[in-house]
Amino acid sequence: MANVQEKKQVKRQALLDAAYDLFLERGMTKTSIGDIASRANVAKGTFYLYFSDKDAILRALLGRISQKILEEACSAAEALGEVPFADKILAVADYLIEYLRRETLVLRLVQRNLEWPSATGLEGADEPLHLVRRVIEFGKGCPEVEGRSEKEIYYRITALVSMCVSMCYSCIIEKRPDTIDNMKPVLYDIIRRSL
Amino acid sequence: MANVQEKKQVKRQALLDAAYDLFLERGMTKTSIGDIASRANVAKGTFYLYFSDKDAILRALLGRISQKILEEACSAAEALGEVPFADKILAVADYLIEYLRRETLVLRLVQRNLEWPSATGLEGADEPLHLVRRVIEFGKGCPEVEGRSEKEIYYRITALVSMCVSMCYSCIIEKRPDTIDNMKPVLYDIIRRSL
Amino acid sequence: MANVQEKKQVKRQALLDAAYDLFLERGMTKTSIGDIASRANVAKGTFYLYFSDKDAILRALLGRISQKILEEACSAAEALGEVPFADKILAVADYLIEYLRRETLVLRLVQRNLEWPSATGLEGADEPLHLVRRVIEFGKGCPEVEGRSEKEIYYRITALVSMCVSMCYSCIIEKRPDTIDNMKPVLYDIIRRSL
Amino acid sequence: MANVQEKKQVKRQALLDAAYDLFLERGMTKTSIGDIASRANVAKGTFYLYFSDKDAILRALLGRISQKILEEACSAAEALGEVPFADKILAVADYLIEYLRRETLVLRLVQRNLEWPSATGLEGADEPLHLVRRVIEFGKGCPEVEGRSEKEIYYRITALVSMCVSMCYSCIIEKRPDTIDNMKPVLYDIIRRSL
DNA sequence: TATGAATGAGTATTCATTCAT
DNA sequence: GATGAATGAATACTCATTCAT
Repeated sequence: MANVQEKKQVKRQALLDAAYDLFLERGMTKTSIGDIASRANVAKGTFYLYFSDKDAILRALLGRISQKILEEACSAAEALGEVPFADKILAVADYLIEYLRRETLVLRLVQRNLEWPSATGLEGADEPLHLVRRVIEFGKGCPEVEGRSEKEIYYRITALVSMCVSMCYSCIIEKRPDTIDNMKPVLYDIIRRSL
Repeated sequence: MANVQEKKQVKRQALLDAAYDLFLERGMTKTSIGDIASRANVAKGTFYLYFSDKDAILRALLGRISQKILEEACSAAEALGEVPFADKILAVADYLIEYLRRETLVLRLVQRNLEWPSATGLEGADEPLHLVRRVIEFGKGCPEVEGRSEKEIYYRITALVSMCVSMCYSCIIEKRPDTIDNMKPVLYDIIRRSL
Repeated sequence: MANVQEKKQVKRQALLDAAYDLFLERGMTKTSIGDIASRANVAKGTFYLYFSDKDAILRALLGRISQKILEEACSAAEALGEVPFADKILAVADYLIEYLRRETLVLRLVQRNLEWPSATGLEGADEPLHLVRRVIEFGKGCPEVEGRSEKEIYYRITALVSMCVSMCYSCIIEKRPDTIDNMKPVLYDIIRRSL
Repeated sequence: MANVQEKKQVKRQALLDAAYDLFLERGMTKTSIGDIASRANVAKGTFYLYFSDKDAILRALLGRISQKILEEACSAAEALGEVPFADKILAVADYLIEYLRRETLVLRLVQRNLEWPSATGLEGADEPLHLVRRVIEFGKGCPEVEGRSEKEIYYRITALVSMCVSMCYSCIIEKRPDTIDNMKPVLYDIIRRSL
């Protein structure tokens, strides 16, 4: 029998998984805390031992989802090996866009709110925030970004990623102003020019 | 006594105004349909003659707000007279950002969803969609955009505006990753380079 | 152009038809007066010029339906020509049961409340109530009913018809206690014996 | 402090009792779920832990009422001791009719829908359904019913009881076509002949 | 007669949250 | 820690009915 702390983690996990499934299936508002609890096979009261309310579990979820997608996107970019900085970022953007196009339900949940993990203590932080650092690593050795601070690079990528996610939502969910395929060349040109 | 149709328009107007005020004051969820109706001085049932539910009136509202802000932004850009294309767009972006910084409550309502009026029939539409057309006009006679289609210009501006709004929300409301003032140089550099 | 009285009848008719359709489709409670009016292509206020409320139109409708079915049932019995009294009544019952089995929606609307047109002034009424009189006619010349008053005959048939309708509802709608086919022999035996 | 399950039964009971009283007093439609809950001294939400809606509690109620009346009617018949089958059934019918005449409010609630408890597993069921079985018992040893199956006897009685209840509703509530006293001889003659 | 915009009382239903066990 | 029965506040929405035109 596992120790108590592990059992708690298992339950927290089960709640998060249940919420993820239900939020995707029916959306946030049509999912009640009771639904989440019963799908996770715990009592309704137990939910409150782990999360203060529905928003809290949503936030936890959005963080996870964002992190997961962005990590996969980084890995895809890293797999390219030694290529120019812009190509790396384009790979990240492309992975992201394709992911969101494929997983429409996720896009519907996340909406325009994909978020980077908080990057407090960016420069000289003892404990490196892996995701952010991996992205900044892309710029290392590229002449065109040499003059910029890490912060600037990070902000620039943040803005461009925001743009991509926002346009995914517009094009894929709201079908405006066009398909994501027709929007892509514009987005990629913007990215390429602005790096 | 005014014509019936006019009276209906007045009532619709009153409902929209009431909803706008209340959504800004207390937020969407803390505003009930009853609140909206009574602030508009109509019966609760009357609300449903004009809007099917709270979301419907929100959508109508978002359209209006977006249009108003973007029109003001265009006017600000037009006031610059004969300047390069990029400067025009920067003026639009700056107006937008300053507006949202000032009107935090509006930003909180709109979130990342500022939207262009639908641009159906962009090229060669009989009846010009003023807002979109005004923006495209900015590009006329500028050598750097001569080769591009109207559609491409419109999409490019759409994406850049989306980026600005999205970053306003992150920086001003979520206070992440930095202040909007620190983010501005990055955004403006991206805009300038990508035009 | 028809005269005013005729036009009013046409509208009344249209309302009854609309109500009939809607009551069958969605049931009484799920049909609003607004629904009836709009299906009849008249304004909501117009409904009240013809019927005082939903119950009033339902009652008018139930009367019509009952009358129509019972008249058809009588005709079916009359078509048998010279046969014993019991056979006539059995024919009525059988027509009725088969009709209700076929038109489940009608049965669902009428429930157990099929009703004879009111038989006020049964004996020696100036203006013969056709339906009731036709039924009583069945007994003329049959030795087994010679000794009974018209009233008694009418009441007896009323009770037996009630029984049949009630059992149709139980068997067909509530599926209790058995199918109507299995119930029929019992019902017909009761009818035959009690005449 | 009583066991949890017992407390739940008590609450269910209280809700049924409250609904019974209120439905009789004001009728079904004029009774709100809030009324039922507050008369039962529970919160409105608690109602929904026990019944899905007003119809559900009505159905539960009709079952109970039917059972109670029919059981009393059976007891009245059993009290006659050794008498012919038809006399037993007449006693049941008479008890029923007198009950409904006396308790007009109950009749108004039940309308024509008095129902036997479901008789699944009629022949050879391990666990005897007391009410149905008691009625069938009446036929034992009576030469005139010896040849019939239990099912047939049960169906016959069901049909006759339906007839009586339906005519009670017509005569007592709708006052049509005559008083129940004038209808009784016809009903009893039908019953006597058909057994 | 006919209309249909306006009314607003009336009610079902949901659900986050608590707390005794 | 875990449960799930109980709560009751909170609200959306319907619809019969009226009445000015």
